[in-house]
Amino acid sequence: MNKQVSSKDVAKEANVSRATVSYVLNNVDRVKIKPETRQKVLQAAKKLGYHPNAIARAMKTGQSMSIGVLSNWHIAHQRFTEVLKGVKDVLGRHAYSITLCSYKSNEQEHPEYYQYYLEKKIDGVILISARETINEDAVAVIRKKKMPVVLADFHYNNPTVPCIDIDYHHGGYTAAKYLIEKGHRHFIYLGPKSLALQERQRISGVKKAFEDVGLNPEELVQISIEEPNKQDDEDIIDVLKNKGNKSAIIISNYIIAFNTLYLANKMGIKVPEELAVISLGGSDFAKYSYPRLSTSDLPLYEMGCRSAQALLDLINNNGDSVHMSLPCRLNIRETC
Amino acid sequence: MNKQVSSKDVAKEANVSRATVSYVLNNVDRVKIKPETRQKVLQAAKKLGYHPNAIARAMKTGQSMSIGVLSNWHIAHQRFTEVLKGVKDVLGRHAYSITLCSYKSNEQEHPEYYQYYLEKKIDGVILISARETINEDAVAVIRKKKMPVVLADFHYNNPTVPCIDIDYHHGGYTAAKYLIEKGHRHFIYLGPKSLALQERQRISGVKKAFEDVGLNPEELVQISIEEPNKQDDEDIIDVLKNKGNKSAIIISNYIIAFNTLYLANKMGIKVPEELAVISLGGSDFAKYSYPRLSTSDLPLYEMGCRSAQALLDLINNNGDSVHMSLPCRLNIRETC
DNA sequence: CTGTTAGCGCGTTCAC
DNA sequence: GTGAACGCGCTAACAG
Repeated sequence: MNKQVSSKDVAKEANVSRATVSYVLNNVDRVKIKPETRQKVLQAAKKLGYHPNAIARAMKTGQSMSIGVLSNWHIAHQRFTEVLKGVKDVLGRHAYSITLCSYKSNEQEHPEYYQYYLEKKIDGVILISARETINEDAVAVIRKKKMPVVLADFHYNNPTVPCIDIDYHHGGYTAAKYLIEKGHRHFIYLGPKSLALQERQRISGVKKAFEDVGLNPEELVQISIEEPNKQDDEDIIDVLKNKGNKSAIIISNYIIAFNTLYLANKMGIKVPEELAVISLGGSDFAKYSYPRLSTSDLPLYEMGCRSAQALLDLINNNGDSVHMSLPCRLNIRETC
Repeated sequence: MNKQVSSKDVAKEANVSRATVSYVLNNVDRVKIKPETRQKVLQAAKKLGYHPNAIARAMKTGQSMSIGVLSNWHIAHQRFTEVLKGVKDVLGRHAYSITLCSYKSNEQEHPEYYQYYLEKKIDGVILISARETINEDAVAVIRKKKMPVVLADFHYNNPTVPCIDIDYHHGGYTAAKYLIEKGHRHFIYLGPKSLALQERQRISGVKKAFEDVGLNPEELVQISIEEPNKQDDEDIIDVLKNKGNKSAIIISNYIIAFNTLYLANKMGIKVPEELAVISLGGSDFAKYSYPRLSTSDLPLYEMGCRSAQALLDLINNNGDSVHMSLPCRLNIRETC
């Protein structure tokens, strides 16, 4: 391999000790260095193309300047990558790099990220998930070793673990409120069968909007279909056929929403004239559906930024463990 | 912090030397160890929860077991993340982790990944891009330090640099051939204004299909519009209005294709009856457009897998520098 | 045949 | 401003 220029080489070139090189290059102001000596070192470093060896530094300092990010979403899923983007933008500004981890466990039954932590490759972890709460194994592992960790898109009622969440209640509320203001009075709520916490929060938000204007929350017709990825078209067709006096449909995610739009097109149901549609959860492709899908967008990028910041604070012992719930943003296009 | 269990602790617990611990735990068969001693060490390690410090190991071995991945696509773009997924799947099987890099340069004008190579000792880099060829600065940097690198989705005619590419010619050819077999004879090719290499290859593939059945390649009507993200609807509307006797349209990417479908819906043009549509470049959302978009899918995941394998081979000096072009896969849905 | 001693690599930091 | 020791896993050389 190429021999790496080390501080020893720089020291020799500048006729000083390695210690001096370190002090100069790290701007340690606790130690006074004569300006000319400083110059000599700087020049020697530049001349030789010196780069500190981050591995050696990590060994000494115990900080690898690297953060693990993992999720139970698959790595190419937008739900994950949008958050990742936020994380990267913030971490990048603080000279931290990102190591991708997975939930996969090895023979010793440690999740991969935990393995990384134990082997000192990473200074902390951001867990990105959704649907339901974090599993208790992961929590146990985290607490046992006091691994710095931030939960993103999790509901976890432990004040000692920082947790950046999405305000799904707010998302449901604003979407419903918008439709109500548009004059709608009879709604369908279409979501997946499994009533995860985020689903329940969205529905409570919708009902809150009803109450605010004196509508009876009990009148919200809730319809559940299979999980987005194995949904049965027949179920949605039934919903559309039997919509009765309902003039608006609130759909809990964009996959179901796109499919609903597709089927409405096929059945000749005019959106939004005959049926207004809104999706609680956006997508880059909302602007390409026909008609363009109105959505309540999840603050994924921001969640990533906040999570990264919270983790940095945690690592540096700045402030208390953060718990926050980020609001959604209405993005009205053509379907309502 | 928690004090890390080191091999010293294990050695003490098992009443052996640190060297013995290392030999046992790494299964060094050059050195014979008595089975009972081996057991003692193994048990001590387990009891103390010992994990080797990867940083110290990296320092000694010069291998960080970490690969840098970077792209000029933004980090949440499907075009990037699908490849990343393939890379991760393969690298994970070989105990390598992934460090995310960006093209961003620091004060010393080194691209971040190069910085990582010099400082964090990543063992190699996978450059993921597209559109045009790699810029020469990046190449110069790579060659100067003999940094192991694989180019994914690049055209680069240097046999010493491994390069995993997509056969865009093949993508255009198979799509056109399919349409021809369906009876179409008059085509429009709709693509972005900038005639990047991949565009030219696609078009040549389409023309090849024409030639194969005795159609005159010159009859292909090529229409260019603005870049996908700032496209002008008017341009596409013009294309649709003036399609004349053309019965099929080949579109170079899904963004333009979705928008074309949207506008066709709006204009009351029936797809595929009045106009067959196919996109050279797929998307997860193709199955949600109305009608469901037929695509020629890019082998992104496979490209990631192959790139990772090529890089591992390069690092381990296995075989020659790879150059390959991966075929596209037709995914016929409803638009043709 | 089995296992130990010793020193390396490299940036940091204490004591002088 | 310097010398020296440290952190920790690896391995060549050596001892019992």
